[in-house]
Amino acid sequence: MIRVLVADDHAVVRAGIVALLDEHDDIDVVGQAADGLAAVEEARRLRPDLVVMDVRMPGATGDEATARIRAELPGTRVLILTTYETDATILAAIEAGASGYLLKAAPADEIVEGVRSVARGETALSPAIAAQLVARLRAPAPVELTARELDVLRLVAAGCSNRVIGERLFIGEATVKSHLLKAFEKLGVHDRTRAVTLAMERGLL
Amino acid sequence: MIRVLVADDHAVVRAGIVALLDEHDDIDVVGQAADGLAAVEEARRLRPDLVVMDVRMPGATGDEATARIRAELPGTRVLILTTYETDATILAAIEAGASGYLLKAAPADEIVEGVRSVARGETALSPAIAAQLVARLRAPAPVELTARELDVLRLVAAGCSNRVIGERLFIGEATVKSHLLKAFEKLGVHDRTRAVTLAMERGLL
DNA sequence: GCCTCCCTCCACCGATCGGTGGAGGCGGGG
DNA sequence: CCCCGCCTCCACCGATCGGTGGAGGGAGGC
Repeated sequence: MIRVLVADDHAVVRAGIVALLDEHDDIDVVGQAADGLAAVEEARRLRPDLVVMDVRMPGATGDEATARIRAELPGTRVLILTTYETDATILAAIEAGASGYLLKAAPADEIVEGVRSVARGETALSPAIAAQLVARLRAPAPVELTARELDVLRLVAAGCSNRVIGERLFIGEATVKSHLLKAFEKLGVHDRTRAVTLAMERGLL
Repeated sequence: MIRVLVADDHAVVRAGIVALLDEHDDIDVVGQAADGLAAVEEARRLRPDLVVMDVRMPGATGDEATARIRAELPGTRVLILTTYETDATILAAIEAGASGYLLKAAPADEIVEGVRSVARGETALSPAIAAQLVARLRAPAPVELTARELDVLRLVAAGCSNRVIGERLFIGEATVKSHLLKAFEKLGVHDRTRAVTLAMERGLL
């Protein structure tokens, strides 16, 4: 019997997962949580075999909750459910210790089978997610921007000129340009606008 | 007895809505559909009192499907479920004839009550959605960009210079600038980068 | 101690952009 | 028919940006 805790801020999705899982005799949904903090608390109390969790939740995000659960409860595994295959949090969640990452759009049996796999100690990845991962691994430099580069880029996105950005951040205009050029280089881009849109696509902004 | 058709591309969400609705004696889920086209066909076949539909679906988007259903089946009402309260499709769906617009994050009883309201011929709006609507109505100019302005803005977002945009669209550089200036004016903005981020926020891009 | 990375700053240049003030053509609605 | 909105284009200007080639200081790792 696989004891499962379901965590999702959407009542509809929660009900859906429960409905899908509960109709199988080998799976028992023992609890539900509507946000990240509640998920951690319920996991602590119920000690389920498995937590099925949304990535985006109020309170604590899916990856934060995952990290805490994995740290406190070594016997509890985490299976992440996400809406978007391009979600920038995929890596974060897996680094936090998630054992699986499935799309909400996946057919019902794939989700049920994912739950069983993870409960057995295996890993469950949606094909689209797996493709994302290998694509990221293929990219040698995962593009990491420094804190300052992100500061500057955020203000660029807000429509500030280099001079104004300098004033806001209490640095010289030359420094702003220097950060921007660094960021352009890292992103493989030649202008501020594309830098902003790309950073947004990558979930960096 | 309210006969309901549920349309959503996510199996999980479909199961959730069905689970929420089916436990009430006055509601009968008579069918399901996994995309917009199937929703229209099933509605045609089953003639339900109500279609509960996601906005974003493959095949036909929620508002297209809504328009078709409303045109063909005057006895069938449509209740839209969305994930994001800032969804740019709110207006489109309501113009297409939807009788309600609820958030997936809404508590279960609010969704059930919404179904009953719409079946009675009333309108059901989540508070957050209603707030969005009045905010839009308050704004005298809803910011509508022309097709050409959007063409240009999309290429700006891709990092193209005005000259390159001109080449791609087979127009002069001066024309590109003229479209951009128009767009800046409409968006209340003074630079291309902010224009792009704002257009993205507004769901125009 | 040394090396690397990040942050800071400077001067200079050509290219591009933002903005002004026009112009004409073309299609739809009153 | 006339007006209005959209699309197209022109010339010109100052401001800003992208890019080069530096420089120094401070924090952290080996």
